[in-house]
Amino acid sequence: MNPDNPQLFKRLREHGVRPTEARRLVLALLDEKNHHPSTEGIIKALRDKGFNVSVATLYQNLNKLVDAGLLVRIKGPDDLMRFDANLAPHHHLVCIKCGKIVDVKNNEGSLLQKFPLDYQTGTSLSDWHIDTIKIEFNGTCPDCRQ
Amino acid sequence: MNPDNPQLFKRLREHGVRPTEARRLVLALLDEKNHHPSTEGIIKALRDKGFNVSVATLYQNLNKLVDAGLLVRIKGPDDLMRFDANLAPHHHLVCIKCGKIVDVKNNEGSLLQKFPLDYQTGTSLSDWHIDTIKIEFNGTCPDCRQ
DNA sequence: GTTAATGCAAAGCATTTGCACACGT
DNA sequence: ACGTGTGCAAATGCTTTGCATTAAC
Repeated sequence: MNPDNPQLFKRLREHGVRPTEARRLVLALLDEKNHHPSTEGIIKALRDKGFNVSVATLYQNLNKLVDAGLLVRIKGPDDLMRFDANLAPHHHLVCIKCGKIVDVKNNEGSLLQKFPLDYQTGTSLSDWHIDTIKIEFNGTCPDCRQ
Repeated sequence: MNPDNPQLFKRLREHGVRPTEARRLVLALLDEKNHHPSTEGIIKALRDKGFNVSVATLYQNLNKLVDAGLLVRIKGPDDLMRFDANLAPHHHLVCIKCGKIVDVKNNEGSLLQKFPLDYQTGTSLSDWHIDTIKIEFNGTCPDCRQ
């Protein structure tokens, strides 16, 4: 994880937000981790790496990055805010024991062939206009299953 | 909505919980509504019908009914608790404008034929053990689209 | 030099809990 | 009568906000 990576500056500026250290740290961490840590988890992970970001700053930045389209807000089984820096369409595996959420690529395993993510987005259903389809696989992660 | 319906007493007793008025009211309301109102919405809806349930009592009972297996907890776009009295496997339509959540039956429209709900539950994926699959259709409800 | 981000502490808000009183069996 | 549910008010915990200091442009 390298918060000084020029790519991060570029990515932030392209989305119209100042590339402050706190923001580069958040993006660098979420790029590296496939876990979607909670806000508390982000603070801890960054602290472990020797970086300190205050709670208020973190929340402010997560909201700003979501508004800028750099992150997506996701929800875990516990009711904590979690964020996804992976903007490509993908599924989620959610651990019902530890709350961990990991991404699943659309082409991983024949099971997923049945669940095309972008299938008929924009269609209507029961008089609703459908924008996106989210699929969540709930189960137990390898760590919690020991 | 009739909280004195003998079916409600039966249903509650069969799940080992006392059929108090607050609980019968909650079940009767959720049976009637396909909206999955938030806790505040439940209080208001009941008040409009002339019934008063305190906030604490409502929360306690919602939790108890979930534990008893009579309700399922669901999450909306706003971070409010919502509950589902429909225990059969089904999909959800979530309105990104008003937060409303309505059930979709598995056989409604050809779109849904592509998303069999109970498909391969119990299978494994990326070394995870999958228990359930949740599919969420996000869009705009007829009311919010005017 | 101007505009915006940081961090602290205080406020907000949904949910939970403690406890005296009322209800269900 | 006993155990349980109810409702109020206080407490909890995550998230947001106000404001003075500091950094980005």
